[in-house]
Amino acid sequence: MAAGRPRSFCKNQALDRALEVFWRQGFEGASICHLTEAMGINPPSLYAAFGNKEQLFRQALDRYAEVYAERRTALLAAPTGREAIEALLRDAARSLTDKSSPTGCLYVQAIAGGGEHGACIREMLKTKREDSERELRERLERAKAEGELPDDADPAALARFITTVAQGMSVQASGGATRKELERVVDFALGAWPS
Amino acid sequence: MAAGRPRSFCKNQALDRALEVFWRQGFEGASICHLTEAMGINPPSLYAAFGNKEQLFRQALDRYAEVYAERRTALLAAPTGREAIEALLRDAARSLTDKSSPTGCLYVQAIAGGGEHGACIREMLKTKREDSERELRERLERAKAEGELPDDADPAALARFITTVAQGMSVQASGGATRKELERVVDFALGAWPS
DNA sequence: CATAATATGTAGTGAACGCTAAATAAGTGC
DNA sequence: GCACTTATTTAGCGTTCACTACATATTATG
Repeated sequence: MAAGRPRSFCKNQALDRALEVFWRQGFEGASICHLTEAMGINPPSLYAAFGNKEQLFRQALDRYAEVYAERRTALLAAPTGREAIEALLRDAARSLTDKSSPTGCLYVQAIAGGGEHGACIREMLKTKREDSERELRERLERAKAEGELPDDADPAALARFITTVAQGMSVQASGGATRKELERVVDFALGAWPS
Repeated sequence: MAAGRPRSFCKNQALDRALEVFWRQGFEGASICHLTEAMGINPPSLYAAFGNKEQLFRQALDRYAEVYAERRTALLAAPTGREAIEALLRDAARSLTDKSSPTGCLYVQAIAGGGEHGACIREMLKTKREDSERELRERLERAKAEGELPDDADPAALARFITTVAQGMSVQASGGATRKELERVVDFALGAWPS
């Protein structure tokens, strides 16, 4: 059997470009025209390689998730639970306001996107956020098992609180907050650590 | 001079209907067709009464702001600063998950909406959020003046922290969190109160 | 009643949307 | 070289978008 004409672009690189457009414009705001232009390809190539707009978004989201899951895992590996959480939030304060990528977190940014496509996409985003929160909770459960947290501490609730603060920080970043301002928020959040 | 044919619908009621559509679908996701259907009028009536889609959104936003500014002011009138903040956050936990209106806060929801219309709208949303945060800060400054907060307390930073938590709660609500779960978040947030 | 002024319903504008058919180009295996 | 497979280019599909011209209906004023 024959192999056919080889693809003239790098799929992962194109996916990264698409991710940035989705991140900056949102799902509905990112038109196929914007996407193909940023990706440097024509519509038929996009559809041949990625399916359709929604599937492209899902793949971009998966790629985004990979990168951040890895980073999260690394940060949570800090020796104590409290250090782990602080590392996570400090990193968020920095990366959410980093101007080399769109401000705010893609997950948080994409929740609003509403519309009818929203249902399926929202479900996927929810799963990603739950993955993140679960990893936090497991780290906190370990901290509790190691005696770092009091017996009546509730790792699940604490994980949710931290997640909530991080999501709020993303909104703040989208609204123009600076890194310094987010660092102050982190200070307060850590003040809620049970003892 | 003559007065012309009177309007056959209530402008404020139509605005409320439009608000709900924007709230549920986002700015870009809410089509003129959706809006006119919900408002019970035809496109020419919409344009005659409200200008265009963007101006309609601004007016709907103003109306939303009025309602919530009033509520916020009432809640912040609690005798102590801490009670005021707790009242605000408990109310948020309830109203963000209230199923009689779309989940989450319209301001937070609308930030993502990206695109090109975004610039002007984002500016307006930012102003609204700043109004809210300023009112919180002023209440906390009063608390400090009354000796409820330590001398080294920073009302502006505390106001930002509380705002951040509230915005995070909105994201949580959009993602499906229940009122109970948000109440637990409030518990933690209040744990960060300076003493 | 006639006129002026404003609102409404009908119908449709050009533009942008997501997406694709058809022809062509670029590879592999025989 | 020839058949086969796959990617790319060109061009345009049908639909929906925000928005509006136009004729009609409904009011106040003279």
